[in-house]
Amino acid sequence: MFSIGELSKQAKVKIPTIRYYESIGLLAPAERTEGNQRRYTAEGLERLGFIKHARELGFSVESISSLIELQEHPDRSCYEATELAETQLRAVRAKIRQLRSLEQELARISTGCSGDDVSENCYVLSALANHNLCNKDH
Amino acid sequence: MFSIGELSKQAKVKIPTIRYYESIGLLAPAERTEGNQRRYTAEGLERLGFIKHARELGFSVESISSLIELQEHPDRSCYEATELAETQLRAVRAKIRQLRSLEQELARISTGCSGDDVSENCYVLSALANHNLCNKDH
DNA sequence: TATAATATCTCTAGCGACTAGAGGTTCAAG
DNA sequence: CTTGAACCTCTAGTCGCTAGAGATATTATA
Ligand SMILES: [Zn+2]
Ligand SMILES: [Zn+2]
Ligand SMILES: [Zn+2]
Ligand SMILES: [Zn+2]
Repeated sequence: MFSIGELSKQAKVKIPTIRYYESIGLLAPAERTEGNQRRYTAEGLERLGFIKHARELGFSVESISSLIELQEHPDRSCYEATELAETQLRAVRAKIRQLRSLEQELARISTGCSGDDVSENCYVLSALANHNLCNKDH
Repeated sequence: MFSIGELSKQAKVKIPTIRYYESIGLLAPAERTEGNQRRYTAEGLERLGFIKHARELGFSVESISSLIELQEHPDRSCYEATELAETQLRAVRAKIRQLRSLEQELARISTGCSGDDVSENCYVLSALANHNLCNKDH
Protein backbone atom coordinates (compact mmCIF):
# COMPACT_ATOMS: atom_id res chain seq x y z
CA MET A 1 0.00 0.00 0.00
CA PHE A 2 1.51 3.28 -1.03
CA SER A 3 0.49 6.92 -1.17
CA ILE A 4 -0.60 8.96 -4.12
CA GLY A 5 2.80 10.64 -4.15
CA GLU A 6 4.50 7.28 -4.53
CA LEU A 7 2.09 6.24 -7.24
CA SER A 8 2.72 9.51 -9.00
CA LYS A 9 6.47 8.96 -8.95
CA GLN A 10 6.26 5.34 -10.05
CA ALA A 11 3.82 5.93 -12.87
CA LYS A 12 5.14 9.35 -13.83
CA VAL A 13 1.68 10.82 -13.73
CA LYS A 14 1.06 14.02 -11.81
CA ILE A 15 -0.91 13.85 -8.60
CA PRO A 16 -3.75 16.15 -9.70
CA THR A 17 -4.07 14.07 -12.84
CA ILE A 18 -4.49 10.90 -10.80
CA ARG A 19 -7.20 12.55 -8.73
CA TYR A 20 -8.78 13.81 -11.92
CA TYR A 21 -8.87 10.30 -13.37
CA GLU A 22 -10.55 9.08 -10.26
CA SER A 23 -13.05 11.93 -10.32
CA ILE A 24 -14.19 11.08 -13.83
CA GLY A 25 -14.36 7.37 -13.08
CA LEU A 26 -11.39 6.29 -15.15
CA LEU A 27 -9.64 4.98 -12.05
CA ALA A 28 -11.65 3.17 -9.42
CA PRO A 29 -11.83 5.09 -6.14
CA ALA A 30 -8.74 4.29 -4.11
CA GLU A 31 -8.85 2.81 -0.66
CA ARG A 32 -8.39 5.34 2.11
CA THR A 33 -6.54 5.55 5.38
CA GLU A 34 -8.39 6.48 8.54
CA GLY A 35 -7.36 10.05 7.86
CA ASN A 36 -8.87 9.92 4.37
CA GLN A 37 -5.71 9.69 2.35
CA ARG A 38 -5.57 7.50 -0.74
CA ARG A 39 -3.65 4.23 -0.65
CA TYR A 40 -2.78 2.16 -3.69
CA THR A 41 -1.63 -1.35 -4.52
CA ALA A 42 0.40 -2.69 -7.41
CA GLU A 43 -2.86 -3.18 -9.23
CA GLY A 44 -3.58 0.51 -9.12
CA LEU A 45 -0.16 1.20 -10.53
CA GLU A 46 -0.79 -1.18 -13.37
CA ARG A 47 -4.11 0.43 -14.13
CA LEU A 48 -2.60 3.87 -14.18
CA GLY A 49 0.21 2.65 -16.39
CA PHE A 50 -2.32 1.35 -18.86
CA ILE A 51 -4.11 4.69 -18.90
CA LYS A 52 -0.89 6.61 -19.28
CA HIS A 53 0.30 4.50 -22.16
CA ALA A 54 -3.02 4.72 -23.96
CA ARG A 55 -3.11 8.49 -23.49
CA GLU A 56 0.41 8.76 -24.90
CA LEU A 57 -0.81 6.88 -27.93
CA GLY A 58 -3.55 9.44 -28.30
CA PHE A 59 -6.60 7.50 -27.15
CA SER A 60 -9.34 9.64 -25.65
CA VAL A 61 -10.37 9.15 -22.07
CA GLU A 62 -13.65 7.80 -23.34
CA SER A 63 -11.96 5.15 -25.46
CA ILE A 64 -9.72 4.21 -22.59
CA SER A 65 -12.78 3.77 -20.46
CA SER A 66 -14.12 1.22 -22.92
CA LEU A 67 -10.76 -0.53 -23.13
CA ILE A 68 -10.61 -0.88 -19.37
CA GLU A 69 -14.13 -2.26 -19.36
CA LEU A 70 -13.00 -4.91 -21.79
CA GLN A 71 -9.93 -5.71 -19.80
CA GLU A 72 -12.08 -6.37 -16.78
CA HIS A 73 -14.07 -8.98 -18.67
CA PRO A 74 -11.42 -11.36 -20.01
CA ASP A 75 -14.03 -13.62 -21.61
CA ARG A 76 -15.58 -10.96 -23.85
CA SER A 77 -14.74 -10.56 -27.51
CA CYS A 78 -11.92 -8.14 -28.14
CA TYR A 79 -13.52 -6.84 -31.30
CA GLU A 80 -14.13 -3.42 -29.83
CA ALA A 81 -10.50 -3.07 -28.77
CA THR A 82 -9.20 -3.62 -32.27
CA GLU A 83 -11.87 -1.28 -33.62
CA LEU A 84 -10.78 1.46 -31.25
CA ALA A 85 -7.15 0.95 -32.12
CA GLU A 86 -7.86 1.10 -35.83
CA THR A 87 -9.99 4.19 -35.44
CA GLN A 88 -7.19 5.80 -33.52
CA LEU A 89 -4.68 4.82 -36.18
CA ARG A 90 -6.87 6.34 -38.86
CA ALA A 91 -7.21 9.53 -36.84
CA VAL A 92 -3.45 9.78 -36.42
CA ARG A 93 -2.89 9.24 -40.11
CA ALA A 94 -5.46 11.88 -41.00
CA LYS A 95 -3.80 14.32 -38.65
CA ILE A 96 -0.41 13.60 -40.18
CA ARG A 97 -1.75 14.23 -43.66
CA GLN A 98 -3.20 17.51 -42.56
CA LEU A 99 -0.03 18.59 -40.79
CA ARG A 100 2.06 17.72 -43.79
CA SER A 101 -0.07 19.99 -45.91
CA LEU A 102 0.39 22.73 -43.32
CA GLU A 103 4.10 22.09 -43.28
CA GLN A 104 4.35 22.62 -47.02
CA GLU A 105 2.53 25.91 -46.88
CA LEU A 106 4.37 27.13 -43.82
CA ALA A 107 7.72 26.24 -45.33
CA ARG A 108 6.87 28.14 -48.47
CA ILE A 109 5.58 31.11 -46.49
CA SER A 110 8.56 31.12 -44.14
CA THR A 111 11.17 31.09 -46.87
CA GLY A 112 9.31 33.83 -48.73
CA CYS A 113 10.73 36.54 -46.52
CA SER A 114 14.06 36.82 -44.77
CA GLY A 115 12.69 39.12 -42.07
CA ASP A 116 14.69 42.22 -42.91
CA ASP A 117 12.01 44.13 -44.74
CA VAL A 118 9.20 46.35 -43.53
CA SER A 119 5.93 44.67 -42.72
CA GLU A 120 4.21 46.34 -45.66
CA ASN A 121 6.30 44.29 -48.09
CA CYS A 122 6.48 41.13 -46.01
CA TYR A 123 5.61 37.99 -47.89
CA VAL A 124 4.69 36.20 -44.68
CA LEU A 125 1.99 38.74 -43.95
CA SER A 126 0.62 38.84 -47.47
CA ALA A 127 0.59 35.08 -47.72
CA LEU A 128 -1.43 34.91 -44.53
CA ALA A 129 -3.84 37.48 -45.88
CA ASN A 130 -4.26 35.57 -49.09
CA HIS A 131 -5.10 31.92 -49.29
CA ASN A 132 -4.89 32.21 -53.08
CA LEU A 133 -1.13 32.22 -52.74
CA CYS A 134 -1.32 28.75 -51.23
CA ASN A 135 -0.84 25.64 -53.32
CA LYS A 136 -2.99 23.23 -51.42
CA ASP A 137 -6.05 22.99 -49.33
CA HIS A 138 -5.68 22.88 -45.63
CA MET B 1 -22.17 47.67 -44.47
CA PHE B 2 -23.36 44.14 -43.79
CA SER B 3 -24.54 42.13 -40.85
CA ILE B 4 -22.68 39.54 -38.85
CA GLY B 5 -24.65 36.83 -40.61
CA GLU B 6 -23.44 38.07 -43.98
CA LEU B 7 -19.87 38.30 -42.71
CA SER B 8 -20.17 34.80 -41.37
CA LYS B 9 -21.30 33.47 -44.74
CA GLN B 10 -18.68 35.35 -46.72
CA ALA B 11 -15.78 34.44 -44.47
CA LYS B 12 -17.03 30.98 -43.58
CA VAL B 13 -16.54 31.66 -39.91
CA LYS B 14 -19.35 30.96 -37.50
CA ILE B 15 -21.17 33.84 -35.89
CA PRO B 16 -20.30 32.97 -32.28
CA THR B 17 -16.68 32.68 -33.35
CA ILE B 18 -16.74 36.19 -34.78
CA ARG B 19 -18.18 37.53 -31.56
CA TYR B 20 -15.61 35.54 -29.65
CA TYR B 21 -12.78 37.08 -31.66
CA GLU B 22 -14.15 40.50 -30.90
CA SER B 23 -14.50 39.70 -27.22
CA ILE B 24 -10.85 38.76 -26.89
CA GLY B 25 -9.69 41.76 -28.89
CA LEU B 26 -8.59 39.91 -32.00
CA LEU B 27 -11.15 41.77 -34.08
CA ALA B 28 -11.74 45.45 -33.43
CA PRO B 29 -15.23 46.15 -32.08
CA ALA B 30 -17.61 46.45 -34.99
CA GLU B 31 -19.73 49.49 -35.65
CA ARG B 32 -23.30 49.19 -34.49
CA THR B 33 -26.72 50.07 -35.77
CA GLU B 34 -29.09 52.12 -33.64
CA GLY B 35 -30.52 48.86 -32.44
CA ASN B 36 -27.07 47.66 -31.36
CA GLN B 37 -26.44 45.13 -34.11
CA ARG B 38 -22.98 44.80 -35.59
CA ARG B 39 -22.26 46.13 -39.05
CA TYR B 40 -19.14 45.36 -41.05
CA THR B 41 -17.27 46.67 -44.05
CA ALA B 42 -15.02 44.94 -46.57
CA GLU B 43 -12.14 45.73 -44.26
CA GLY B 44 -13.68 43.66 -41.52
CA LEU B 45 -14.06 40.79 -43.92
CA GLU B 46 -10.42 41.03 -44.90
CA ARG B 47 -9.37 41.06 -41.28
CA LEU B 48 -11.44 38.03 -40.48
CA GLY B 49 -10.07 36.24 -43.54
CA PHE B 50 -6.56 36.85 -42.29
CA ILE B 51 -7.43 35.44 -38.90
CA LYS B 52 -9.15 32.44 -40.39
CA HIS B 53 -6.26 31.62 -42.66
CA ALA B 54 -3.71 31.98 -39.90
CA ARG B 55 -5.79 29.75 -37.62
CA GLU B 56 -6.02 27.13 -40.33
CA LEU B 57 -2.25 27.18 -40.54
CA GLY B 58 -2.13 26.54 -36.81
CA PHE B 59 -1.09 29.90 -35.44
CA SER B 60 -2.29 30.61 -31.93
CA VAL B 61 -4.62 33.48 -31.28
CA GLU B 62 -1.80 35.20 -29.45
CA SER B 63 0.52 34.96 -32.43
CA ILE B 64 -2.19 36.21 -34.73
CA SER B 65 -2.61 39.16 -32.43
CA SER B 66 1.04 40.04 -32.90
CA LEU B 67 0.80 39.54 -36.65
CA ILE B 68 -2.15 41.90 -36.86
CA GLU B 69 -0.28 44.45 -34.80
CA LEU B 70 2.52 44.29 -37.33
CA GLN B 71 0.17 44.56 -40.24
CA GLU B 72 -1.24 47.73 -38.80
CA HIS B 73 2.21 49.31 -38.75
CA PRO B 74 3.46 48.93 -42.32
CA ASP B 75 6.72 50.71 -41.56
CA ARG B 76 7.89 48.35 -38.84
CA SER B 77 10.38 45.57 -39.40
CA CYS B 78 8.77 42.27 -40.28
CA TYR B 79 11.34 40.32 -38.32
CA GLU B 80 8.78 39.15 -35.78
CA ALA B 81 6.46 37.87 -38.50
CA THR B 82 9.11 35.59 -39.95
CA GLU B 83 10.08 34.49 -36.48
CA LEU B 84 6.52 33.52 -35.68
CA ALA B 85 6.15 31.66 -38.96
CA GLU B 86 9.36 29.74 -38.39
CA THR B 87 8.40 28.88 -34.85
CA GLN B 88 5.09 27.63 -36.13
CA LEU B 89 6.81 25.57 -38.80
CA ARG B 90 9.09 24.02 -36.22
CA ALA B 91 6.11 23.19 -34.02
CA VAL B 92 4.31 21.54 -36.91
CA ARG B 93 7.38 19.50 -37.80
CA ALA B 94 7.81 18.39 -34.22
CA LYS B 95 4.19 17.35 -34.07
CA ILE B 96 4.55 15.38 -37.28
CA ARG B 97 7.58 13.54 -35.94
CA GLN B 98 5.68 12.65 -32.80
CA LEU B 99 2.63 11.50 -34.70
CA ARG B 100 4.70 9.37 -36.99
CA SER B 101 6.12 7.59 -34.01
CA LEU B 102 2.60 7.06 -32.72
CA GLU B 103 1.54 5.81 -36.12
CA GLN B 104 4.22 3.15 -36.12
CA GLU B 105 3.24 1.85 -32.72
CA LEU B 106 -0.45 1.97 -33.44
CA ALA B 107 -0.02 0.16 -36.72
CA ARG B 108 1.95 -2.57 -35.01
CA ILE B 109 -0.56 -2.83 -32.19
CA SER B 110 -3.53 -2.82 -34.55
CA THR B 111 -2.23 -5.59 -36.74
CA GLY B 112 -1.34 -7.65 -33.71
CA CYS B 113 -4.91 -8.81 -33.23
CA SER B 114 -7.64 -9.51 -35.72
CA GLY B 115 -10.41 -8.85 -33.22
CA ASP B 116 -11.89 -12.33 -33.07
CA ASP B 117 -10.31 -13.46 -29.83
CA VAL B 118 -11.32 -12.97 -26.21
CA SER B 119 -10.04 -9.87 -24.50
CA GLU B 120 -7.80 -11.90 -22.21
CA ASN B 121 -5.64 -12.91 -25.16
CA CYS B 122 -5.91 -9.66 -27.10
CA TYR B 123 -2.62 -8.27 -28.25
CA VAL B 124 -4.08 -4.76 -28.46
CA LEU B 125 -4.89 -4.81 -24.77
CA SER B 126 -1.60 -6.30 -23.69
CA ALA B 127 0.36 -3.91 -25.86
CA LEU B 128 -1.42 -1.01 -24.22
CA ALA B 129 -0.66 -2.41 -20.81
CA ASN B 130 2.98 -2.81 -21.65
CA HIS B 131 5.14 -0.10 -23.09
CA ASN B 132 7.99 -2.59 -23.21
CA LEU B 133 6.37 -4.13 -26.24
CA CYS B 134 6.82 -0.83 -28.05
CA ASN B 135 9.79 -0.20 -30.31
CA LYS B 136 10.13 3.52 -29.91
CA ASP B 137 9.66 6.28 -27.46
CA HIS B 138 6.58 8.39 -27.72
C1' DT C 1 -49.17 50.03 -40.66
C1' DA C 2 -49.46 45.69 -38.35
C1' DT C 3 -47.79 41.38 -37.88
C1' DA C 4 -44.90 37.57 -38.33
C1' DA C 5 -40.59 35.40 -39.39
C1' DT C 6 -35.93 35.68 -39.12
C1' DA C 7 -31.70 37.59 -37.32
C1' DT C 8 -29.27 39.45 -33.77
C1' DC C 9 -28.17 40.77 -28.94
C1' DT C 10 -25.90 39.50 -24.15
C1' DC C 11 -24.83 36.28 -20.83
C1' DT C 12 -23.72 31.93 -19.03
C1' DA C 13 -22.12 27.39 -19.30
C1' DG C 14 -19.94 23.49 -21.56
C1' DC C 15 -16.27 20.84 -24.22
C1' DG C 16 -11.45 17.84 -23.30
C1' DA C 17 -7.87 16.87 -20.43
C1' DC C 18 -5.85 18.57 -17.43
C1' DT C 19 -3.27 22.31 -14.12
C1' DA C 20 -2.84 25.61 -10.29
C1' DG C 21 -3.94 27.54 -6.01
C1' DA C 22 -6.23 28.35 -1.42
C1' DG C 23 -7.05 26.84 2.92
C1' DG C 24 -7.22 23.02 5.89
C1' DT C 25 -5.84 18.09 7.70
C1' DT C 26 -2.83 13.93 8.25
C1' DC C 27 1.22 11.47 8.29
C1' DA C 28 6.02 10.13 9.44
C1' DA C 29 10.57 11.30 11.13
C1' DG C 30 13.24 12.72 14.90
C1' DC D 1 5.30 15.55 20.77
C1' DT D 2 6.61 18.63 17.53
C1' DT D 3 7.56 19.86 13.01
C1' DG D 4 7.33 19.88 8.18
C1' DA D 5 6.21 17.46 4.20
C1' DA D 6 2.51 15.33 2.06
C1' DC D 7 -2.13 15.00 1.55
C1' DC D 8 -7.22 16.47 1.38
C1' DT D 9 -11.34 19.09 -1.12
C1' DC D 10 -12.98 22.66 -3.77
C1' DT D 11 -12.88 26.20 -7.11
C1' DA D 12 -11.20 28.35 -11.06
C1' DG D 13 -8.23 28.74 -15.07
C1' DT D 14 -6.24 27.04 -19.63
C1' DC D 15 -7.44 27.17 -25.28
C1' DG D 16 -10.50 28.04 -28.91
C1' DC D 17 -14.38 27.78 -29.56
C1' DT D 18 -19.72 26.11 -29.36
C1' DA D 19 -24.50 25.90 -27.61
C1' DG D 20 -28.43 27.58 -25.41
C1' DA D 21 -31.77 30.83 -23.00
C1' DG D 22 -34.31 34.73 -23.13
C1' DA D 23 -34.72 39.33 -24.94
C1' DT D 24 -34.58 42.71 -28.76
C1' DA D 25 -34.06 44.29 -33.77
C1' DT D 26 -34.71 44.04 -38.49
C1' DT D 27 -37.05 42.72 -42.67
C1' DA D 28 -40.76 40.97 -45.56
C1' DT D 29 -45.31 40.37 -46.45
C1' DA D 30 -50.39 41.32 -45.92
ZN1 LIG E 1 8.89 39.72 -43.88
ZN1 LIG F 1 -3.88 28.86 -47.43
ZN1 LIG G 1 -7.85 -8.59 -29.83
ZN1 LIG H 1 4.59 2.44 -25.80
